[in-house]
Parts: sequence; structure tokens; C-alpha cells
Amino acid sequence: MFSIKKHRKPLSELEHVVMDFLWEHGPASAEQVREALADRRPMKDSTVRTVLRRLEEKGYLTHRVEGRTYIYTGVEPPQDVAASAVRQIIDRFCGGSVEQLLVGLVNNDVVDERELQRLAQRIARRRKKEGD
Amino acid sequence: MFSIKKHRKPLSELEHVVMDFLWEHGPASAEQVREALADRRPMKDSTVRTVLRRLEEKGYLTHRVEGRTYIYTGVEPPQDVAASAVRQIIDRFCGGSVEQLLVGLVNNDVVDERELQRLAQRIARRRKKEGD
DNA sequence: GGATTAGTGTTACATCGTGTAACGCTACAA
DNA sequence: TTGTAGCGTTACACGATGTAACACTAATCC
Repeated sequence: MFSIKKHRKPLSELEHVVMDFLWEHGPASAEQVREALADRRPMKDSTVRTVLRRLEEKGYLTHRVEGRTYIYTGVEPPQDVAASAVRQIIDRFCGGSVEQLLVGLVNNDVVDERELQRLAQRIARRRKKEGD
Repeated sequence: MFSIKKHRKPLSELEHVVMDFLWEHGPASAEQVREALADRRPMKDSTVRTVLRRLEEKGYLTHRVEGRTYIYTGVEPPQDVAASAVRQIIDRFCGGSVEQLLVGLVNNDVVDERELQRLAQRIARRRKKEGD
């Protein structure tokens, strides 16, 4: 319960767009990213590559070389990144207490208390089964 | 479950320090903040006031005037700010699914599945009681 | 009353992060 | 052998952040 995970710098808006694509699409080259986002977000080749490089520096991506081309892949799935982010929130805003966070979520209608209970139960059950 | 809440700009590191103090201590003047943080974080008076002003601009603080002095107060408790932040995370990383987030939290050892279930149950019970 | 003090308003400025991109080099293809 | 695809490097404007000085004014102390 006290694993020490890296806190990466947060994603900027554009970085997030790029990550979303890679998470959906899977490994891709700079050019593939550029083309895929071309309508929503027209960018020059060098722009895309800068963003990808920064994402790798921040620890969200890795790349492998294929021929002369860099193929970028997400290091973690989005749920794991989300978990890291929430862990920080718990530390910074809730004095490390998960309970405080959950109470806050319920009080602020982020999730209904019944729903929360249902989900918790479901997860516990699923995990139990896996453990067998 | 679909309340539309403002997303404020995130807190910078120093802003967070200041907010932490105000959340713990309650309403305070710039000078009180400065004195309280003096050892951890020596700042000139004008520095503190700039930070406080920006926090008010971002919507985290309000002030009332008392004599010639501004007394700053947090607009929301930290748990509520945390909830807003988590809401954004759910939207941005988990496709809006609370369940995905919870699964991520469990998989990443942010919270144990049993603990989660226990807390969810506790919250549901407390809420039920309140409802009576 | 004149000087000091406490508190505010305003302005500044260096640094860093972010979005955006140009330019230059090289290996492969036609 | 010349174009092109893809990389490396460098740049630059803009906004956020940390840090603060300076100027002004109401109260306060001799």
C-alpha cells in the first residue's frame, strides 16, 4: 500500500492529445501520429516529433527503432497514469487518506455512494477469483 | 452524477504550500501566512501577497477586509478540490469511467481491494444514516 | 503635527514549460 | 545522383511562476 512510484510531470493539453492517440491506436511513428491528428490538430512534422520527444523525456513514452523510423509506445496504460496522479492528489490534498478522498468524491457527486459500493464489491470479487 | 464543476487552474508548488497552511489554520492575513511559513519558506511580504492574489484569481481563496487588512479564506476544503481534480482525471484518462479508475487504483496498490470495499461500505452506511 | 509603521496597489523581471516550427544532415530509393 | 523520408538540433514567443521593489495611505507614536 505504500509503493513509491515516480511522479512524472503532468501532461500538457497537446501532450495529452498525443497520448490519447497512442493509447488508442498502439505503437506509432511520428508521421502516423501527425496524419491521425491532422484534421483535429494540424501540425508540422517537427512539431509532432518535439512533442513525442518531450513525452519520452517525461517518462510517458519509449521508442524502438524500426529501420530508420522511431516507433513510440506508451510506457503505461492510462489507468496506471491515472492511478499515479490520484495517488499524488491523495497525498497532497487528503493527508494521505484514501478515505478522505472517497468521501470527497461522494460529497461532490463524482460518484454515488451506492455505485461506489457496488464497484468496490465487484472489484473485490473479481480479484478474489483471480487469486484462485 | 453529472454536475458541471469549474476546473480551476492547478495549484503550483508554492501555491499549494500556502493553501495547506490556510486549510489547516483557517482564515489568515498575508502577514500571518508569511510568519507561519517563515522557516520553511522565507518570503518577502510582497511575495506572499502576490501568491495570495493569484490564488484568489484562480478561485481557491476569497478575502474579506478587516480594518485595513485582507483576511483570506479557502473557498472549498481540500477534499472538494481533490474531488474536482479526480473528476478531471476520470474524464481524461479513464474515458469517464469511475470503475476504470478504481481498478487502476487497486492494480497500482494505491488502495487494497479489501480496504476499498470496507471504506465504500462505511461511507454508504454513514450516508444512509444521515438520510434518515 | 510630523515621523514611523503596517498594509495595500502596481509593476517588474528572470526562469521554465508549452506550442510551434525551421534548418540541416543522412540513408535509402528511383 | 538526386530526391525524399526521417532524424538531430536549435529557436522563439507566450504564459505561468517565484520573487520582489517601489509607491501610496491610514493609523499610530512621540
